Amino acid sequence: MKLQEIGKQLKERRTVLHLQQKDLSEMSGVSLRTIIQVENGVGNPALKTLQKLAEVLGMEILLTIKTK
Amino acid sequence: MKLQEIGKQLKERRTVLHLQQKDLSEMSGVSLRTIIQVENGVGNPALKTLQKLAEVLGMEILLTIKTK
DNA sequence: TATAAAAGTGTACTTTGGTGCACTTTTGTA
DNA sequence: TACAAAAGTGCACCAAAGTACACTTTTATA
Repeated sequence: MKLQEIGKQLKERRTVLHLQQKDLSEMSGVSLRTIIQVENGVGNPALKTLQKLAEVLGMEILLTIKTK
Repeated sequence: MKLQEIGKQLKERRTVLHLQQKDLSEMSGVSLRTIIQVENGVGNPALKTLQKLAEVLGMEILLTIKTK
């Protein structure tokens, strides 16, 4: 998955959980600024940043062998 | 997955493909130094760094909803 | 067990991710 | 359509990721 897709997934999951960016920021310890950037597919987030967000959202980062 | 697991997976996949760290470095454009760090679960790699390595190894980074 | 290849480390440097603050733009809805 | 909440941006700073180079340690195996 590209960053754009990852950002989209995070955003979708956040809204499904009825969380605002600010809520996610407080719960994850990641700044609002960074959350906006990641959700919009901008930049090059560190693994730990993605993991903090994923954790709060009940998601996880995986590394798998490409099948198709 | 934690960085340690990701590193372990990358290393295992690399060896299965009979690649040396140096080969992976040249093929991915990621420095040997960084590859060593990631494989050993040290640091906090940027998403793009992981994606470059995954790409060469026929792998991919995924963000999924945690099931268990 | 000698030794060459592979893997890993110390140092120092450049680039860039993460951040806060103040501000602007967009969104939803009364 | 007015207006408040939510989302997004410009700027500047600091910490840390990625890097090269020279070096050391580990590993395989002849």
